[in-house]
This record gives sequence, C-alpha cells and structure tokens, in this order.
Amino acid sequence: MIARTIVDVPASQTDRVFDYAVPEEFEHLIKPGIRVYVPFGPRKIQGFVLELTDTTDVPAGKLREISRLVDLTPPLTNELMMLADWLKDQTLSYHISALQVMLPAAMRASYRKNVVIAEGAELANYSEAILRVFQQDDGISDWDKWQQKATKEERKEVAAGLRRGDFLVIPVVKSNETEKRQTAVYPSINAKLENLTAKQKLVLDYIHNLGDHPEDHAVARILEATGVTRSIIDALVKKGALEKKTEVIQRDPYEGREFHDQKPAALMQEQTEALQPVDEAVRSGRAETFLLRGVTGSGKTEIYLQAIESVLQKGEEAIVLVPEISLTPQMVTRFKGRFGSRVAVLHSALSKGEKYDEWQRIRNKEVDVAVGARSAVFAPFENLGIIIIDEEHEASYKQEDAPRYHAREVAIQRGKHYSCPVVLGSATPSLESFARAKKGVYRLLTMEKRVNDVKMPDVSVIDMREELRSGNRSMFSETMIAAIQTRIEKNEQAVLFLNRRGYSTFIMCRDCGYVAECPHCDISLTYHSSQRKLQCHYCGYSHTIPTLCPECESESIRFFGTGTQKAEEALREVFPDIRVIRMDVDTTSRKGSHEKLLEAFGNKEADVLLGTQMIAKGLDFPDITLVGILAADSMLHLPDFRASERTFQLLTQVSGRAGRHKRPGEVLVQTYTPEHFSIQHVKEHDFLSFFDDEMRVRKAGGYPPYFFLTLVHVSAEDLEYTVQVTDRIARFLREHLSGQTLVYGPVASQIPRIKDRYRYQCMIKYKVEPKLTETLQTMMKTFEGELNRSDLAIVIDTNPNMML
DNA sequence: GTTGCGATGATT
DNA sequence: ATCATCGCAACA
Repeated sequence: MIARTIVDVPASQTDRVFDYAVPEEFEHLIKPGIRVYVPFGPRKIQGFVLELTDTTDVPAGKLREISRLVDLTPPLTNELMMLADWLKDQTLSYHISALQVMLPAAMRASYRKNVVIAEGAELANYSEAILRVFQQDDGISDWDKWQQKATKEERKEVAAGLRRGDFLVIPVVKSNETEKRQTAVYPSINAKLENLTAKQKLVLDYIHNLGDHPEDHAVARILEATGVTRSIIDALVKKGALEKKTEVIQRDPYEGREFHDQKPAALMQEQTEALQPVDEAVRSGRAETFLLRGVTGSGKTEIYLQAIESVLQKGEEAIVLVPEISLTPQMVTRFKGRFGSRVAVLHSALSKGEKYDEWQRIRNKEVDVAVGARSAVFAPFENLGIIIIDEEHEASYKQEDAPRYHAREVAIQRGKHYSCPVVLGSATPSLESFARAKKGVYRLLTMEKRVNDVKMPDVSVIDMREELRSGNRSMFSETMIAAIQTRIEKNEQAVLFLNRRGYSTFIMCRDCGYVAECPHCDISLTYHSSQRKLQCHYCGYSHTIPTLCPECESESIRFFGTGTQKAEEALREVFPDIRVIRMDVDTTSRKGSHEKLLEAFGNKEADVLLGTQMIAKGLDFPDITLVGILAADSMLHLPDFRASERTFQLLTQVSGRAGRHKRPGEVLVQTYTPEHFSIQHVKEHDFLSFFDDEMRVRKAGGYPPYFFLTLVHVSAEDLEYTVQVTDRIARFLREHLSGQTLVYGPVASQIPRIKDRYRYQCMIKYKVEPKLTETLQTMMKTFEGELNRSDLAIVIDTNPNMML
C-alpha cells in the first residue's frame, strides 16, 4: 500500500506529493486525511496523507516507509481536505499551508533539535561552562534557539563537539496537542466505610452528593469546597473509599460566567421580511448568498439568531464569523444565551489550549454553532446549514499572510458544497459585495429602520479650517468642548474616536525640516509619552527623544500630529476632573484588559471612552449620547484605493454607537475636508449615495469592483536588486498575460523599506484572465533558484486589501 | 591536513 | 525548509 503524502515543508520545491510505503501494521488504520510521521532526507517530519493507492512511480530503492501515525481519525473532514485543494490554487500558496491553516494552532507540529552528550564522549576537552549547560535538564533543548543567545565561543565549542561526535543532535517533532488533565476522585463501589474520622466523613458525604460533572470531582475543587487538606483525601484513597482517576477534561473559557436564557425577540416588519428568504433557503437547502444591509441598530444579530434556530431544527450546524475585535462579551453573551452549551467560541483572546478544546468540541459534534473570527470559517462541521459573516466589509476577514484567503470566498465555497445559504451582514457593505448584490449575484436584503424606531443620531460636520481661522489651534473644536461639557453635567457618556495611537505621529525640526525616521524602515517615528520614547510602529525600533535637532542642532524640535495619548492629555487640560478610559493597542495588549476597560465604561466609571478603531464596534451602552470623531480625514488621504470606503465605513460604524437606546444620540465629526463625499454621506446616513459616488471613482481609476487586482510584492535587502527583480516580473507578466490585462510596476511600496528590506511591487489589473494562476505559478518557478539562494522574497496577494 | 564558508542539489 | 556535499580559500 502506498500513501500519497504532502510533507510539512512549506517550500516551492517540496510543494508536491511524496509517496511512502505503508507498513503492514498500519494498513487497517490509515485513511486519507490522517497525519503521519515520515522520514524526509535525514530528518523526520509530519505529513498529511492525501490518498492511498497501490502503485507508485518512485523507484523501489527510493521509496521509504511511514514511521508512524499521528492520528487515529483524520483531523480534517473530507470536505476540508478538498477545500484545502481549492484554497491552495485560489491563493497560490503551498498545499501544506492550506492544510495547516484549517487546524487549530495547537495541532500544528513544531520542530526542534535537542543536543545531548553522546555515549562514550571524551568530555575533558570542554570548558566548565559548556559542561554545565549539558548537565542541566536534557542538554540543549532547542539548538537553534540556543545558538542565538549563546556567545561565539560557546557556539564554536558545541559545534566542534558535534563534529567529533561527543555531542549528539536528536531531532524532536512535537505536535502540540495539549489536553488538559485533572486528578479527580470518585466513590469506590465496594468501599469499606469503617473507622472514618469526622473530616473524612465530611469529605465522603460531599463527594457522594456530587453530580456527574467531571469538573466537580477534581481534587482541587473538592479541597476548595470542603476546606480540608490533601491528606484527608489521600487517606480515603488508601482506605479504598475513593478511587483516584486522571482524566482529560475540556477547558471552558467561559467558566463561571452565567448566561441567562434569552428568548427570541419579536421582529419588526423589516426584520421579518429579511429573515423570510434566508429561512426559506435554509429549509430548502439552497446555496444562496444573501447580502443583508441593515443600518446600525437595525437588529441584524436577531436575524442571525433566528435563522440559526431553523438550521438547528433541521439538525444542521451554523458558523458565525465576527470581526476579531467585536468578539466582546456582548456578542458571546447573546449566542450563549440563546443556544447555551451548544456554542463553541473561537477567537484570539483564547489560549492555544482553549482554542484546541473548542475546536475538538466541534469536531466531536458536541456543539452545532461556532462563533469566531476569520479562521472559524474552517470549523470542522459536516452538516453545515448556514454561514453568517457579520460586518462583512471588515478588512480582517482577509488573512494577511499565507494562505492569503478571504473568509467570504471560503464561506461561499463551503456553502456550495453543503448546499446552504451564506449571509453577509453589514450596515456598510464592501463595494464588491454591494455591486454583486446589485447585479443579482447575491440576493439583497435591506433594513433601513432601527429596532423600536429609535432615531438615527444627528451628525454634524465641523470644519476644522474655520476653527483654525478663528484662532482655535487645539484639537478640540468649540462645539466639541461644549458637547463634552454637557455630557458631564447630565451624567451621560461620550465616545471619542481617534484613529491613531501613540502621542504624536512625527517630530520635526522647525528650522531645517528634519523629521525623525526609523533607521530600518522608511517611516517616521511616533512619540509615545508613556515611555518617553520615539517608536517605529513597523519594526518596534525605539529611540530617546532628541533635545536638539540632529541635523542643525536647533532647539526648535516639535511634535506634530496627534495620537490617542496626546488627545487624552489635551482632554485633561480642558476638563481637569474628567474621567477618561483610553483604549488602543497600548492599553489593551494584556489578556482580558479589553473586556475590563469596556466593563468599567459600562459601569459608568468614566465619562469619556477615547480610543482607536477598536472602539468602533460592538459598543452598546445606553448612556452614550455623544460620539466625537476627532480627525475624520486621517484615513482619507492614504494612498489606498479603499481610503474613502474605509472612512465612510468607520465613521458610520462609530456614529452608530450613539443613542442606541432611549436617549437621542449626537455625532460630531471634525474634519479639514468637510466637502468630501464620504464625510457628507455619513452625515445623511446615506450608503446608497456613497456607493454611487465611490463607484464612479472606482470606474475612473480602474479599481475593484470594476477590475480584479493581484499584487506581486518583492522584497530584498539590496535596493537595486529588488527593483530589477520586480521589473523582470512585470515584463514576464506583460508578455504572458492577455492584452486587456494591465500590469503596473515596478513601483515602490507605500512604505518602501521595512526592517532594512526594500519593498517593490507590481500590480495586475484584469477583468477576465483565465491564465492568471498558471502564469503566476510559472513565474514563481522561474524565480525558484533565486529565491533559494538570496534573501529575495516574492509574495503574491490575490484581491489584496491594501496596497502596502 | 584541517577548518570555515558559500553555493548546489535532493528530499518519496 | 533543511541537510549533506562539494569546492575553495585560509590557516597551521
């Protein structure tokens, strides 16, 4: 028997099937989809068995045997194995990457080299220090890592030892499956209950009255509940009254949290009309894509919940995708409240182990709803009845590293396989999706009214040029100050939005124009007041603030641009007693801090929530009556064809935080370009007009959705070489692609250098290009050699999010 | 002869 | 990706 295997080596030369002989002992256990350990050259690695056959072209001398099986049952379903095949072609990524991305991180293998003292080694040649390293533990546990922190002398010494054979390298393949275990005790069936002390009786009674929940039987839990010491339990075990067991338990990330049962809400007419066709598609099992455009607060979540209800009734399963940062407790609460323990939650705030357990619960059919971020689109269900993507326009649905897939496209592909509907929901759909809906590719569902007829907030645009003219040089307009003042007086809350973290965006010398830049990246350094340092947001480089200009030694070095830190400071200057909670990457990096800050704001421990885009979503507090957008045009002038779209979406999203309940909301938008259409249409809550205006711009510029884009990104340490390679790629593509397809480049990336690597790109614009994948693959083949021997990197991004 | 290095080729 | 091998130069 021959196993056709994809090996775990993400490289172009190994991105193909390798045949292995299946030892007889495994023949009845092995199945397609099972992972195996195989010898590959001198080492041992993991691989995925694609299929089993009886023939091979590999000469008998070269054919090697599978060492052992990793799994007893295939971790990925048949459908997901097929999906990986589709995914690798779509994204031009390696087959192995497409397979690995579908597994939880804990199941991906890691490789390290353990260095130990060989038998019969002559140790007299080695220094004390080195021998001490080897005496600890099992020698050097990870050779590659150790080499990085060791000194040159140490490295040389060990290398010499390896050559002489005194030290030995043992390659270790580790698949990280981490099951959580606990020690639990259960009453023995034929227990002799004699001569018990009072405390022992107490514990025994307690255990007898426990239910079936394995967690309740954990020794640690019992000790805590009864207040006795471990010795009491040990004594009972010795006497035979209790039995000790080690068992695998599942972590519950939401342990101790209560979820109140939530009944389906009565729907408004618009909601009923939107739900009906989805429901019908669920019932008849039709692969149809719906675009549900509903204004903020129109009750989209309720539609999702009720559609899922139908799916569950049919005995099928549901996937709900939400943007990473909106996985706030609010969303989880609603799903858990409605579907209870039948819900698995998958998102980045969980530990690797927790994600693994949630994933296993799906694989073992213990749940039938998965709520999660992008990668949850690969949830290993086998009877999918619906896939829902909330906030479908969100950029985070596109994975930024290989395989560069878009969750929306994956969802639609899976929907086809299971013949089930896909629902894309948003208040501000992406232009691509809305255009498809207008063409009839997707079915459009619209909800223009907020639940309970709550009014859309009033949006006023404040022209900051006027403010400047009238002498106000601060970042807060008069109107904004007055509005915040009123909120404080009325004990209401305000949300202030500034899409830039740090203190200032750059520092510049007023005399000579010098701007502090990162020495490794072509980008200005940002000042962070908490560490009193300049920082590069791309490579993490940091430097002290110069007091004198390094160029002209002038003292007039000043901060320009505003970040959240500075905004907080400025706010305190105006309102000395104001209570502010700031939310940005810097204040929410610790686990759980995001939730904590939101909770504090919800408990009215602050008057103002000041933050970057992470506060744009999911916030739903009754006392927010003011939303202030401090710099609406901060994203508008980025050299990205989606800049207007992003601005409109973000502003609409943030505005939607105001007045969602009884009190009316007010939104103030500060801008230097009040006439820009994406700002004007936010004012009128007018998505349709925005769409029309922006479509004209896209048509004129030849951008999506009128054209498809594919970006070829080239980087290397040498500038000339980078440009030269990009140019060769551009020529190659022009030569091989059809006449209607446009190839631009080479052009420098938006940030021409990051971490000392120059970055150039080449953009392909096309309408129909059947040969594209093939051509790009040939192109990569021709550069294979160069990619191997230089530091060159070529990345292909189909349908890129941004033009980085 | 030994050691250190980069380039080259193969992995079933 | 990673390992082994080969060739070449520097060194003893």
